[in-house]
Amino acid sequence: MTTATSTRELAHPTRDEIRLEGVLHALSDPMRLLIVREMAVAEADLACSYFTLPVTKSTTTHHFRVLRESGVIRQAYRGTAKLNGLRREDLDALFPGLIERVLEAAALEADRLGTDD
Amino acid sequence: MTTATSTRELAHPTRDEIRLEGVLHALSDPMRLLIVREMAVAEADLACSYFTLPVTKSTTTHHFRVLRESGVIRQAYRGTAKLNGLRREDLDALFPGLIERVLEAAALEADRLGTDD
DNA sequence: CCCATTGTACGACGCTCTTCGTAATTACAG
DNA sequence: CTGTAATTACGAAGAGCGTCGTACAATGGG
Repeated sequence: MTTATSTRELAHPTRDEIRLEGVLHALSDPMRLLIVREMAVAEADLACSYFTLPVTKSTTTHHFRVLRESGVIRQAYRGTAKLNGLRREDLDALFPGLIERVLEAAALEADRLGTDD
Repeated sequence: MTTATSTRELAHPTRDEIRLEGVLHALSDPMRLLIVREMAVAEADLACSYFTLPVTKSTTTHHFRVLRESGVIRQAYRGTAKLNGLRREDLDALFPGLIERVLEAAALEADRLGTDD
């Protein structure tokens, strides 16, 4: 691959291709759940560099890809940065209320365990 | 271990020990999601032998253990059988509405994909 | 043009997971 | 007591996952 792609486009699953098992698996990792929680609070697209995770950049990139390929988030380039946002509409259409409950459950658990951020 | 345990008791996590990540991971496996779905429909405790999964008994036992150790189900012996039931009260207390949404999402997806049962 | 910033690709390591087969355990029926 | 049915325990094979380090690609400012 000589990298002739000037499009800078990222492959996303269509709404029909999103699978519940994939979404649940994507959300079952602590780092990814943390990313999704921050993203949900932001209500706006955030760059990868916005997130300060206790892992390297390589690992962060990996987690963002898992989230994108499972259909949880959407990614788009903007200059040298890459903006990330939750695919709330698609997720709510496929799995009504699921993401909201997961986020709520995560917040409750963080509060319960005192391990928030 | 000479198996001196006559108690026939199974180790379950207490409500406080249940973790969201563990529950999501347990539910992210197709076989386990299938088990949970059947269990939710039944509204009563079911024996392992009730479930007809496309895997061997060993694997089935493994999945039941994952579900139990993550806090999703409760298991108790009754004679030579072992009854399984969802821990709805605990799960709803920790993660309100989560299980219901997951089950609803699974039903919707099965309907959408035509892969129900 | 050069360089700093941002993120990716690739390979690697160790760990976990799903699955299986076989041997063992428990409870009940005859 | 002997046998059968239900389930577990143990070990193993194979795949997948999370993490890292290093080298690379793309964008935008001096």
